[in-house]
Formats: sequence, C-alpha cells, structure tokens
Amino acid sequence: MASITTNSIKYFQKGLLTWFEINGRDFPWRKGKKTVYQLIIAEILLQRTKAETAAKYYPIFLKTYPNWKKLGYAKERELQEILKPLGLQVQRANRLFKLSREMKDRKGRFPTTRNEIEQLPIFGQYIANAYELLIQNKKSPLLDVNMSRLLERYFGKRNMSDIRYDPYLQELSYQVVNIDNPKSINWAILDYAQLVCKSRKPVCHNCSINTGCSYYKNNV
DNA sequence: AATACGGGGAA
DNA sequence: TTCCCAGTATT
Repeated sequence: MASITTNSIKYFQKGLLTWFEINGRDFPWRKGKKTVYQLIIAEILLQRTKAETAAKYYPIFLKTYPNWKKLGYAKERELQEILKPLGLQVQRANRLFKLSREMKDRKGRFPTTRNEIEQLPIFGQYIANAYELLIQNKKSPLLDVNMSRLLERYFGKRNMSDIRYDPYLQELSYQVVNIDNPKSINWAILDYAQLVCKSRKPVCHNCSINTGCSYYKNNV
C-alpha cells in the first residue's frame, strides 16, 4: 500500500495535472460562463449517469428549461419524460420537482451555509461538494465513484462500503484537491479515472503515475 | 448497512 | 447479455 505523505500526494497531483493539460475532456458544463442553474442541472443529470450521455441531453434540457423560472412551470410528469433517456427518471424527476418548488419559494436564491445546502431536495453530499467547488470556489472534492476508484487503487482501499461515510476516503479526497486550482485537479481526477484508471480494464502500462500506485505494484 | 431506482452505451 | 455510470433517499 502506498504511504500517504505530503510528497506522495504532491507527486500524484503533479502527474494528473500534467496529463490533464493535454488529455482533459471537454464538456459543455466546463466551458464558458455558466449560471448557477446551469451548473446545478449538469450535476443532477450526471448522477449515476455516464458523462457522455449527460452531455448529449444537457442542451436539450436547458433549451426546454433554461432557468429556475421556466423549470418552476414544469409538471413532474414532464420532468420524468425529459429525464427518461438518462434513467432514474421517476426518482430524479420527483426530487428535481421538489427542488423547483423550493427554489420558487426562495425566489431563485440558494442558501449559503453547507448545512442548509445539504437540506435542499436532490442535494446530497456529492452535489453539495460540487456546489462548493464550482460556485463558491472552495477546495471541495467531487468524490464520486470515479475519484474513489482512483484514490483507492493508488493509495489503498477504503474501510466502509459507502463512500460518503468512509473517513479515510473523505479525508484523503480533501487532501488531494487542496491546491490553488481545485477545479483542475478535480476534473483531472475524474477524467483520468474514466480514460486511464478505468473500472474494468485500467490501462496501467499507459499510466504516468503507476510507479507510485499500490494497485500497479501489487497486480501488474 | 442494504436496497431501489433505470436507460444508454460499451465490452 | 452483462456491466457500469460525476448519487440520493428510504428502510
């Protein structure tokens, strides 16, 4: 198992950022100036959904529902329909509908504290982190299945089954994204996990940081 | 801690 | 056909 030291984390970050400059992916929610609404919708579409699939339906969703006001007019059934190709449409539409109601009551203004944000419908730990990172510019991790896999392969496995309650992954993820440009390192990690450190057949021979990776040392 | 939700796309 | 996906809420 790779020891987790300041130096090993710096090496990990440097390797990923270098790779990211050349190989980083390009998604509609990453480029240009986005409204808070547009960023939140992207994160909702991305839940348990491949980024490419979400990217495909993102423009359609935004064209139909461009802002909180328009979303506020949508019926739950209509949201189900537009979310159908993404899957999880019944639950997702229900929660998004609740959020639209909540935002109507709040006149489009989000709360500012972490605790209040996490109380919003469809806002779990992941989206709350995304909100902090993308909108409040905090050094918060997009700790999803991708980042978890990469961190676990490189630094060692978690203890708990659920990412959100595993203290090891929680602390490690915050350490890893604690740099001046937290968006870059977050996106670098997600892209690397998707393209190189893949869930099924990780491309270890093309991995530029494999010498520090505990999975590589033990398996290849 | 386990489970339901889910269609699309790749292997 | 199977596996996996920028999770969340309920039990």
